[in-house]
Amino acid sequence: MEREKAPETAVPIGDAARLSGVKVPTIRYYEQIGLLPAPARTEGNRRLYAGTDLRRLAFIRHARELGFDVDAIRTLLSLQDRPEQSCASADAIARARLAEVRQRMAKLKALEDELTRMIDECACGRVAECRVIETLAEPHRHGALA
Amino acid sequence: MEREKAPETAVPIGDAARLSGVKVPTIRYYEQIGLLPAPARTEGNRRLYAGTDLRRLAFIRHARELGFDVDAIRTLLSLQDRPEQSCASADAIARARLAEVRQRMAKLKALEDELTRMIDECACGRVAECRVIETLAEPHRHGALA
DNA sequence: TCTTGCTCCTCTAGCCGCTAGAGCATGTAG
DNA sequence: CTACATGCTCTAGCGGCTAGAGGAGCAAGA
Repeated sequence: MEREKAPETAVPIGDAARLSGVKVPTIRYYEQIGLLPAPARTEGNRRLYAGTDLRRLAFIRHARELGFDVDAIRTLLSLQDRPEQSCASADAIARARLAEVRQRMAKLKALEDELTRMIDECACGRVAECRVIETLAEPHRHGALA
Repeated sequence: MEREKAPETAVPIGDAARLSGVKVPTIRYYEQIGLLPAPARTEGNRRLYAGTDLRRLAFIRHARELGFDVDAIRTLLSLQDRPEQSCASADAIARARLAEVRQRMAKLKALEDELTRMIDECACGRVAECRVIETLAEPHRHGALA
């Protein structure tokens, strides 16, 4: 019984890319930096991705979408690999990330306000009266924070 | 000698950095990429920044803070240099940036929600039950773009 | 069989906006 | 005069990919 060719067994990198939503060169890059283990190869030296690889790839992609950096993902993956442990680290990483996200949002809100003001106040005549340019040219305090 | 630092003359790069809030190497970098004109030099080959340079630097810094990329700043600066022209381009650049900012905010909001959910639902026991890890591992649709 | 045309391989270099460091010259205070 | 800060140029590195060269493998059609 040759059941070795089940449909979901292993796929080449192009399919892995389509299935996971991670681009082909990016998959190879993840392998290079050790985020994804080197998969099996065919006789012709092509990468063959199994289900576990694809799941890991999806995990990475999702985490990247949420803005986790590679280092954080490395930690999360290592946690995932040892399900006995406490998930306090994962929680901490997520919390740190949430704090970052909130900070970034606050900043963007300030930006939005300023941009809106710039645009609204711009009579859109000559540059000489342009609020957009003018606002940017205004001296800004910077002493403490960058 | 109490040679007064005449305020309206020209300052070396370190002072320019302190006054503008742009770091020394960054100032040199801006010169290198042609964002800031090469300033006058002393006999000893040191850069001397005059008021116009400092104002330009402040402009650049403010624009960078608002997230404009170097190309956009180049355009804004060239507009600033010709105050007769219509400021429609500046307006367009600012509007494009505003759209970007809003998009980014929406994304971050979604992120915040997901992170909040992840954290809230995590009982913080073993990894096996950790929502943080679990959520990241969930298959995500991506085919049509999220 | 050959050929077309896709996928895949490795390798190197480039992107942005800086930042860090080496190795040397200059300026200034004590 | 000596220390030490500040300046100079130059090169290389960061993260997280992305692009391209130059070649090999492989399935299907003529």
